[in-house]
Amino acid sequence: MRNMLRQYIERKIQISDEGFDDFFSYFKMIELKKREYLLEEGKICRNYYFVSSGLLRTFFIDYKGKDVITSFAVENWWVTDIESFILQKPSQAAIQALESSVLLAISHDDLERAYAQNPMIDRLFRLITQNIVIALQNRHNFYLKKSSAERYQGIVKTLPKFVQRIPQHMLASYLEMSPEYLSELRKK
Amino acid sequence: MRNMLRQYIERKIQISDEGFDDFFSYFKMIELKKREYLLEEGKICRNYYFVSSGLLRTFFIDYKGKDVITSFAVENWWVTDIESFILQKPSQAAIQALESSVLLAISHDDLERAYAQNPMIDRLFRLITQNIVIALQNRHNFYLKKSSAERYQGIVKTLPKFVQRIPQHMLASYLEMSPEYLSELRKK
DNA sequence: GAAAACTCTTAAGCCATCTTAAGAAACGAA
DNA sequence: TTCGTTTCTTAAGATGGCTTAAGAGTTTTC
Repeated sequence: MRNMLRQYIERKIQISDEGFDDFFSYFKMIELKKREYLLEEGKICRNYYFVSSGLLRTFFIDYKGKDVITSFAVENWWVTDIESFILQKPSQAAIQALESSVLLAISHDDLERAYAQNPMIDRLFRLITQNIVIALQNRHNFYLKKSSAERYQGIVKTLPKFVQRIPQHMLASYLEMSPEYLSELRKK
Repeated sequence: MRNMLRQYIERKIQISDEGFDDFFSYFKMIELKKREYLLEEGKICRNYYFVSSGLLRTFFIDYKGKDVITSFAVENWWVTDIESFILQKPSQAAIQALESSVLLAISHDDLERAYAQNPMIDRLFRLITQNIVIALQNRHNFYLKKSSAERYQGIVKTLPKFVQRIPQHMLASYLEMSPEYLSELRKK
């Protein structure tokens, strides 16, 4: 678990044993059971989380009372409500474990301390955040360019293992279509 | 122009006169006439641009041959194709001036040099990139939650000056609807 | 191991938004 | 000032994807 984070970081920046130890000392381990909430809508997201194992979803409730899933997080990804975390204001979204999960959490204040202590942590989070922007933009462009059928085929082709781990109606929500319509598309 | 960038930066990080001079020395001024392209689809985006004055749009062509505008940039914003810039790979999008514009450009290599020279530049771009993520997510959530009519009303209310500067069919593209439909909505 | 709670499918009817087309108005270049 | 180009509007017809509803599987819970 410690090593997973270490290896993750070393793919992004150079860090000494000591530098890593200092950084790692800020993290706390969190275990979630299936269906447990990491963050509820309206609460402030206090931590940035590294997913060591498991699967989570970020979603909000739209004006009709339906879930809209905006992202999933699996092993080796980070999860947080970025706006809520950065500005320490109430979140619009909720985060829930879909499988029992193990996370490493660093608080907002501790992350600020880490930035102050070691400039390479600034770089690490610059790189992570850049990757988030690229992923968000690619997703947005893909959705604009493709029909529903192509969105479904696209995700099945690029992330087949991932598709198997989540219920079909959640995939529909993520793909921005109704579960009934996804079911119909699958027939073909 | 130099001062605009200075003031922008000072709102994000602390920087000395010397630190700013070093950083500023990497920038080149670029002037664009109305309709001129800053980046064409398929080319590599070589620079990160700070908009000193003017207005630009980022867009791509979808499978039906229609423009889809993904963002606008005005004074005091940054503009680039982030994926193309970071990975130095061909861009999927184009960037075009909608008004004659003045930009400050820093190349990929020079920005890497600036990161190496001064860790505060890492922090600056971490903060800029975080803001981009927040803006992208807010936009995405807003679009998911609202009908076409509400999207139009929302942008008119929050960015009235901005709406006046762009042709209506481009606003329609940005709002992800046809210009005819937007025209119909405006009647009400 | 039965009841309750999810999950997936099927099908009919509906509606928000698009497409196509064509004319009017505004703008821009020479 | 005029001609061509761009922009905006209007309206009719088409459609992708949604809603509703109901039933059949499948898990979970006690």
